Amino acid sequence: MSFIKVTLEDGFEVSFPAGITCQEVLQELKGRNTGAIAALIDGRESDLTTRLDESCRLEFIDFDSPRGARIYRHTASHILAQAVKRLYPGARLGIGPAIDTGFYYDFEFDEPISADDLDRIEKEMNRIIAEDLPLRRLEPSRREIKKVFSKENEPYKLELIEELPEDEIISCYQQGDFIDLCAGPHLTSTGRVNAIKLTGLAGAYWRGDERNPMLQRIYGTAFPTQDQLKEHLHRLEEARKRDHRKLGRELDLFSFQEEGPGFPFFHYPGLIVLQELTQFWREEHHRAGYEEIKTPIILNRQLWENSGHWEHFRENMYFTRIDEQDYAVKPMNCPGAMLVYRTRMHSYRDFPRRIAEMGLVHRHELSGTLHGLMRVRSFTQDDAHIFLLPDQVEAEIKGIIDLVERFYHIFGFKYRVELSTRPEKAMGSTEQWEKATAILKRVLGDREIDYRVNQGEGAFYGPKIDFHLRDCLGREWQCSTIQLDFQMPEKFDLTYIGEDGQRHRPVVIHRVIYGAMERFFALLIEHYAGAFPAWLAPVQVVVIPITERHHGYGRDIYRRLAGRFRVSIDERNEKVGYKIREAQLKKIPYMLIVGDREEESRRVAVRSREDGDLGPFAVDDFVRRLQQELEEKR
RNA sequence: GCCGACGUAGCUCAAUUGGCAGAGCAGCUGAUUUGUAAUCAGCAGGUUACCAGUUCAAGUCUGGUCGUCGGCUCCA
Repeated sequence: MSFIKVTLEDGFEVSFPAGITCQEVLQELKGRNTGAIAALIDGRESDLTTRLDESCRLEFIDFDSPRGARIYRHTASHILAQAVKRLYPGARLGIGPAIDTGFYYDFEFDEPISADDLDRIEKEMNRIIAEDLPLRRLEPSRREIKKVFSKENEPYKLELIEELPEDEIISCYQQGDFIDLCAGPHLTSTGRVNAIKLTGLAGAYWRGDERNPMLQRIYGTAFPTQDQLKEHLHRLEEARKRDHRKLGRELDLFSFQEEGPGFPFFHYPGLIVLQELTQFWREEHHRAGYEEIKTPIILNRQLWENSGHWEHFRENMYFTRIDEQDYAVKPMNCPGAMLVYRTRMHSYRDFPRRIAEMGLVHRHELSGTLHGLMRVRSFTQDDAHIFLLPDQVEAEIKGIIDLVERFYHIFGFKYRVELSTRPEKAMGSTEQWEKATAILKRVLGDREIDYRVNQGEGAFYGPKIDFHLRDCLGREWQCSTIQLDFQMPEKFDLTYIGEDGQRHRPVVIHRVIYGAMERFFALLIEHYAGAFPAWLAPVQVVVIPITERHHGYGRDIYRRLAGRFRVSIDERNEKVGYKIREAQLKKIPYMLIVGDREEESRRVAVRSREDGDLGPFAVDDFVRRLQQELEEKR
């Protein structure tokens, strides 16, 4: 018998007979990671049942690692598919991957199922778990496997097989009488899955293409214990309390009306937050060398034909007629900025010229995509168009990334970066696109920023770097974006006079930092759970007189603060506890309680939203404290 | 736009099999003058999203429209 050398995670080397399975190694090493659900053989994800024929490095992964959780839930998705096939033998299988917080599987049913059917399916899944069916990996030939899926009437699986490279080994996993095309790895048996829950039913186009038939997608999640599952569901419920749509109503920030779906109404408290965000933005942009402009919302058809929007963006635009001429409501701010640029001659010495605009744009988004303030049909972009020389591009993009990071740092946002490349419906030559894309890649590389390439998702005029933030339920939304554009300068015949006295074409960078004020606001609401830091809070201080006889002193305090802060006074005929509770629910950062003690000592009792009663303060001391807090944007 | 679900007072939610639309909070009025998260009492509040239909009778059943929610697609 030959022996192999297995090197473990901690560098420990053990000798085993060749052909031993990962699981057997694990048993030999009892006590070292008993929660293992899969193995990494020389870094390759593998089943615990995989045999080791050669010396290798071996690690075990458990549920607590992200890959472990994915493997665990992927097995859960197979259990879902098996349950569905038992209850609906005619159902055709789509795909069934694990996702961040669970898994899904797509099916085509003869008769659509409804949400009520999920209970039945979940029960069947639990039955399959109780049966503790072992999962076996099979590597049949292409012919055999096609035969199996033809017999099972699985057209979608056959389609997937057709598209696998000729030389690739195709693997399947079998549990009981259920077999699925799958790269694996998987748990050793269905009984290893402990706590499952089906969480939703939705439509999903086959392979994400709206020209394909719509399948029914069942979402679920799975955990090693019922407690973990319960905790996960509880967390979800807590997260829902931060939902900006709920808090927006409760805090009177904004509303939506049936009279204008997707067009937000901002109420005074919400508008204050937007105004503060805008003011901060102005200060930062002034410092960073931007000028600000404002351009019209409605411009004529010829402009939009010239810019390419008429051809490339028409289905998202709103139109109107004025004096028997066609006009469009702007879906982007760029053409306006181009017109402003063209109003005078430029020298290369003017560059980079940074023209910013808080521009209100309107886009006709599909009704099904509207989502609170996150996706609306009219929104304000904190836009800027930067006109520069080709060799200034790299440094400028670095500067913009600095600005983005400065903003996100203030709010404490974590983000994810994507690079989007040439879409199908693009203007300009492939060479131009490649050149532009290479510049963006280089900047990201130099800054050591992790990013994902999003093939074919660029704007129609150029590639872009996008920054994504997460909402309370973990959904990602694009906010900042930096887009290179070699097309608009052509279309608008933009020029500058170079060192050589000749006319040249400038490059344009489009960029937004917040992205859309509406979306950023929504993310902020969820990020802070409605409890805005004092500099953003609609009301920063509320004066609470204890009884009517303290109203006079309360008003003195109110008047002393009113010029400097956003302050209100609660003179209602209620008990202090009631007024405090209400201020707390409105998430007002500071409450100043004034009664006999305070009036006599000419002080105020300060209560903070976060830390409760802070005790008596001289008014000037409180003013200094709050002023500093506002300056630091804490 | 597509798939599924939902739509009752400002908000959160009730209303057996189709049988007089109700509660809490908020609002208003009055009493109470209050010390760090809800004082008490009374009053008012509705074309049950909208439009048709079935029925002696529709919040409830059927069809359509609009909107919202969860996804898909799309995107700031």
